Parts: sequence; C-alpha cells; structure tokens
Amino acid sequence: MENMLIDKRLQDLITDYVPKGEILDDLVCFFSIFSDYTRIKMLSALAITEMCVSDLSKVLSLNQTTVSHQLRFLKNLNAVKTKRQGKVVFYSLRNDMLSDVLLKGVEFLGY
Amino acid sequence: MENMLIDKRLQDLITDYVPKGEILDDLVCFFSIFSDYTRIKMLSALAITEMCVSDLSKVLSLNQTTVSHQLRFLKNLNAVKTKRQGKVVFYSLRNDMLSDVLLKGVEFLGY
DNA sequence: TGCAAAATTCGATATTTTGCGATATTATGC
DNA sequence: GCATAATATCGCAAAATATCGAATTTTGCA
Repeated sequence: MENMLIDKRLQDLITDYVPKGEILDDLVCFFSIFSDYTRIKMLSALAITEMCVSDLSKVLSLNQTTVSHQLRFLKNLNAVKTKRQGKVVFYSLRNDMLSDVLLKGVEFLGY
Repeated sequence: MENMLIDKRLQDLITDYVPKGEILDDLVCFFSIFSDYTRIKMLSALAITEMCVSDLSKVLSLNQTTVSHQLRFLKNLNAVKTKRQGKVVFYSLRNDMLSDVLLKGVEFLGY
C-alpha cells in the first residue's frame, strides 16, 4: 500500500470502519427494501395501516401476484409481519424505523 | 373500489400519502445509493475522509474502473462532490445526512 | 367433503445493474 | 510536443431483479 496519498493511520481507520461480511450483506439487503418503486409504495401504504394482499393490490393498482411476491421479499428481510384472520392475511410494518428511514430520504431530497 | 376491507377514508389517505411521480422516482434513486456492496463501502470510506479515485480503489481493493463508474453514479445522484487538484480528483460526501442514513440502517439491524 | 376465496409459488420473459477490459481524456513535467 | 500518471468513458457479458400469467396451496364454511 505504498504511494497512496492518505497515510497509514487513515487507511487503518477506513479498513476498520468500512462494513464487511455479514453486516455489509445485511445493509445492502436493508436498503434494497427501499430501492424499488413497488416496495416504496407498499411500505408507505403499510405505514398508514395494516392491510391484506388484495386490498394492497387494489389501492395501489398493482398486480396481485406482484404484491404477494414483494411481500414475501419484505417478509424475508423482516420488514413486515403477518397476522392471519380466517382466509385473509394482514401485513403490517415490523418496525417504525422503516418509516423513519423513508422520511430521512424525503428530508434529504428536500421535499 | 368495492369489496375492500379498508374503508374509503383510509383508501383516500393512502392514495394521498403514497409517493408518486417525481418524488417516488427520487426516493428510489436515493435509496439505490445504498443498495450495492461497492457503493456502501465507498460511502463509508468517504464518510471518514475525502479521497482520490486511486486511493479509494486501493484501500477497498476494487478495480479502478469500477470505482470510477460508481463514483459517476454517485455524482449523478448528488451524493458526492469533487475537487480537482492537478491530475488528482478528490471525492467527498455531499452531505452528512448520507452517513446518518447509513447509521439508521445499522441501528435498524441492531448492530 | 367439497367448493370458493385468498394467497403463494412457479416459470418464462424482459429489464436493469454491475464489473471490467479496452480506450480516451486530462493534466503535469521535462 | 511527448511520455507518464490519474481519471473517465465506452461497450459488452454476466448476474440480478421485476413482472405477470398459470398452477398450486391454504383456509373457512356450507
């Protein structure tokens, strides 16, 4: 690591600070939650109220299989939780931090 | 919109609240910043200190063209800014909110 | 038990994203 | 001007993602 502009101390700091391994994996997954049109819509809707698959698909005008698919994705990442009532499965946000993060984005963009 | 479980008032609320158009586009772009291994590494490094392309590529063990490519991506989204000094171009984070968002992710994940 | 509603999974296709080699551009010093 | 170092751009192949129709599964109830 010779002929670099930054000194060894900084290099070590960076090497230490930059996420790697599982943490890095998890971070990428976490933020990929928000990096898709459909999912942002779904999460925003769920931030208001829990909902079943078909309501979600109707309110947001999305194909029902698409909604189901993305809900599974969100479930796998622990972003949403489910509650079954008879034939209907209700989805809701696992955690308020999710809407916080969304709002952080809105804030950054200056809306 | 008949035969839905949620009532009209909630439907309207959701329709109103769910981001659409340009805001939605911008949000997706914003969060896509963080949804890639290489970019998270680069942003974390830049959160510590401004750096030139080749230092970045050396410290993170990434191909120079890859780093350059992702920096352009980040520049387009206004995530980083540049400062030229002779042959060398220094990159730095445009805004502290970026590291805030990253830390929000770490917090959510419970690390 | 058997049917209908709701949700999930599967499979094919289309689109996007990423990394990287080859190549171009920019700036410096001689 | 020319060689060299640092960056940037181009173009493509590989990988990842999203969407959606069709088929399947789950559940409740008559």
